[in-house]
Amino acid sequence: MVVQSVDRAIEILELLLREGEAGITEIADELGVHKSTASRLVYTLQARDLVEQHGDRGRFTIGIGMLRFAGAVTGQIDLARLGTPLCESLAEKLGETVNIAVLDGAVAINVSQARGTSAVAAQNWTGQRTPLHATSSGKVLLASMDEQDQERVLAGELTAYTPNTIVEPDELRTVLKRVAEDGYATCFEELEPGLHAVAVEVLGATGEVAAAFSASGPAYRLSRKRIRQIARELRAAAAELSGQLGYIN
Amino acid sequence: MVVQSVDRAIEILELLLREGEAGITEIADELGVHKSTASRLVYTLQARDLVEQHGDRGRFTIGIGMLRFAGAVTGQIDLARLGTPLCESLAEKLGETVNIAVLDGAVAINVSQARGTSAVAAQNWTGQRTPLHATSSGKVLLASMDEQDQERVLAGELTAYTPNTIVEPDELRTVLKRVAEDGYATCFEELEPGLHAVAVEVLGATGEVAAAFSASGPAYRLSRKRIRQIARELRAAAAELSGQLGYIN
DNA sequence: CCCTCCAGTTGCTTAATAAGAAACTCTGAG
DNA sequence: CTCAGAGTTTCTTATTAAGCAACTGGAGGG
Repeated sequence: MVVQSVDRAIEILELLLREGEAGITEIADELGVHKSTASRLVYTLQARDLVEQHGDRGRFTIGIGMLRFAGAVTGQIDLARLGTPLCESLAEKLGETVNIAVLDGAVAINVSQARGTSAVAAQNWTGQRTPLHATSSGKVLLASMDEQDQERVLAGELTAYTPNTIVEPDELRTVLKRVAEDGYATCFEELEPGLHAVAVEVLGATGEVAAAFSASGPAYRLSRKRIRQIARELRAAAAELSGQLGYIN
Repeated sequence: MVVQSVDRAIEILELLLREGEAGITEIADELGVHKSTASRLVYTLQARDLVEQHGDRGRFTIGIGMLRFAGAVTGQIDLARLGTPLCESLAEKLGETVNIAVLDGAVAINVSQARGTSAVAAQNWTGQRTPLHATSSGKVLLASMDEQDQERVLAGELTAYTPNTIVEPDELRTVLKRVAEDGYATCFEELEPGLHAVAVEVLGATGEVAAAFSASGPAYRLSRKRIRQIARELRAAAAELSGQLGYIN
């Protein structure tokens, strides 16, 4: 029941998301369609601002019209709707940046964020995808996967973002075991220099891990001792969110 | 050259954005297509997480997959990335809705928004285009244009949105001179009844006007006196954002 | 200067796919 | 129980999307 041309248009969006930018010929090759077909599909997306062109040749990207949908999504999905107030109160309490992230294929995607009063980081992670292996949220989500899915991620490329990023599969396996035991995951300058983070799991109605709830801040403020304290706060908030999502312990 | 079925799928996304949620029958009515057509188009969007259903009956909404695309856009725009935190802190301080808008052809387009605690308006302007002549941001951007570009806009249609909209080119020229002198622009029920707004310019690295920073709220709260106070706050925040963008005064 | 390559677009043809209609299934309300 | 309304499925067909070939324009090289 898939409408093929619509599916192709979505495939174009996914391609632009992956590649950053592409031209008509490249898009046609990737889709396995004729250039004129690709041109028309892109034209349709462009007419609605979902795709835009930077320059005359080859540089189509996701368009600014997509921004309109971001607020709608975060206002509507339960995790964002229910979790955002919790994010905000926790950010105020901790003074750090608090995020909720969910699994999206082989990456984590942030669906909610609130910044605390001490937060210096300018980055808004909402809607941004982050690598599973290099973030505290990602490790929580990885640890919750069945072994087959987990191995699939570990078999992929574990990109180094800093000298601290865990890129050895064996090391990551050990870390994930520890996450399961500790009930929280940490990240010490593995994604960005100077950035520490800690995350715990949020359970959905059926008891499966629905999301990761995390707090992040500069290394100088997030010592290992403080991280453990924050993990406790996160766990309490996560339990409340789990309850709101329908989980009964 | 529009691919009709793709256009219809996009129309469905726009409808869900407008309405919040809708069922297959309502979508079919709005598009003027048969129910089975609407069902197939929605199915295709749903298969790719661009649409999701809450419950069994009637409650289709925008899906989380759209967030991925929105995230790609915000990650690319420095203004949105750097300006959003400032938006948020200013919205909290002022209690009003704060926006950042950039020039996009002959319209302003909002790239960031934060709502204050007093904000009653449900409208999310992010990603939306607004007319230059009828908004405070638009006037700031207009005033920053060279005379040739400015005259091109003034020679176009100046649509009346309310009885207060400035539609006479001469009157608008006078207003733009005033904007340049005052260092801020205002909007008194020119776009929507009951809506007042004030905007200041944000300078980019080279000193050119990169964006407009605005605050808006209901007429009963935004008196002319309060507008002048808010303009001062906006100017301070805009100076900070300009600095972040690389402008050295 | 001409030629080649590559970007994207346009016009035409046609067949494949999308669309419409009708029938179906399921659920909830009266 | 019936009926209305939700969404889905099957079938038919015509309309629309897709493919092909030609086109336009720009850049680079000889």
